[in-house]
Amino acid sequence: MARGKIQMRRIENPVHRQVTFCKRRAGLLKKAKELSVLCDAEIGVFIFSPHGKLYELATKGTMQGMIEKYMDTMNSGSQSEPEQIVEARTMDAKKEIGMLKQEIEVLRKGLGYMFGGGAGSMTLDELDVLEKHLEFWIYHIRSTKMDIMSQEIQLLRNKEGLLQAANQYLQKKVEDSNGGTNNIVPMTNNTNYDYPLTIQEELFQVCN
Amino acid sequence: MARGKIQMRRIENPVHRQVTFCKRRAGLLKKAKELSVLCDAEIGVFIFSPHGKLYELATKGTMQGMIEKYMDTMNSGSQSEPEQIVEARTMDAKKEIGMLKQEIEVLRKGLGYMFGGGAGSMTLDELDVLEKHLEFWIYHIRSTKMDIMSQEIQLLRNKEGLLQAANQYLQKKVEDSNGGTNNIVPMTNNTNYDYPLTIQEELFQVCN
DNA sequence: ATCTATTGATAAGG
DNA sequence: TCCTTATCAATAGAT
Repeated sequence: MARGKIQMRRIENPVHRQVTFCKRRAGLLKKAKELSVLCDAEIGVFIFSPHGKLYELATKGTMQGMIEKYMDTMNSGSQSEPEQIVEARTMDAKKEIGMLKQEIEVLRKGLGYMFGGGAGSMTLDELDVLEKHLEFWIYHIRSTKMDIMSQEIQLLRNKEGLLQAANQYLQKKVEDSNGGTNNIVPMTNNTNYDYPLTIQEELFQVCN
Repeated sequence: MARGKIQMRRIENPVHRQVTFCKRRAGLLKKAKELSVLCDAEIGVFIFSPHGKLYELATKGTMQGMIEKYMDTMNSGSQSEPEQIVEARTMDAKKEIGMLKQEIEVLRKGLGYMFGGGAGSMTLDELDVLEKHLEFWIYHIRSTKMDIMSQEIQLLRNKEGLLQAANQYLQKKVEDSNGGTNNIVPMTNNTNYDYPLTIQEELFQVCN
């Protein structure tokens, strides 16, 4: 890392070892949090120091809950969980609690706003906050839409690739049957196919 | 890290998110192994991908064994040591955050229900509808804010008018007492009054 | 998967 | 434990 690299074996000097333990422990937990936030993953880490002291991190819910989930996953093989929109988890706990409470209050008032059909009891500031929340939701809705569309684009690209391969295969067959003298223009990098494109001999299969 | 830093929030592009998940997951597990070797620590890590797939690392023995040790440590050592008390508070905070998030989710689903769309796995069309509804809602919130601000502006204008009238009245009194020869400049269309502007004879009253 | 310009982590020293 | 600095390691974006 710095001022010279170190060998990957137990640090024998106990002072150095302790210092490195503190630094790298902090680094590891930071990395775990980052991975959780960036990639929407659920991560549990626990570290026992040589003296048996425990340091832990659970990025979602409690460690107990994560252990239970771990046990369930191990016992019943791989299970899938529905995708869930997750808020950023980088704030300090107290600050986050305060903000969540505020959000709940705003949402309650928002429900009242909708059911009451008007802004009867809300102040200008409350309306500001509610507006911000709605913009946040729209942002997430648009993200989700982007996800879905990206997946569809990927699917279509895969299909395109298969169809191009099929096209080349068919061209080759035509060329072969014509004795190599023909004037058919190859369709490469052209998505304007005439559908359906019939494929013989089951060589090509377009999957979902 | 490289080629420009990234923001510490969920990566919205699903392809980038998946790539980063693979890279950083490998990095995290490597760091955990290094910490274990260098500092003779016992480390457990488990990572659930957004799709529920499990990746784990246990540096000594099995994950089951580490979980048992973790449980023992939590049960026996959580009473006396200051550090553990802090940990316990952290856990309480995490529980509270979890509950608040659940409440928010319920409220959010309530809103989604109101809009006629399902709250869970929504289709592209449903998301479109929800987005339109939110935009409509924001539009009305902004209208309400404009109304409130207009009312306040009107109120301030009324106050201004009353104060101008008061000013003219006082000027007239001053002129009368000076025998019509004075050089006081009338304050019209000027809001930079010197407060308080004392009004005699209860002719003028500023209301809320 | 591989490459590389950058950012991030951290060993050593105070 | 915290700060600084020189250096090494991880990785974002592109291929």
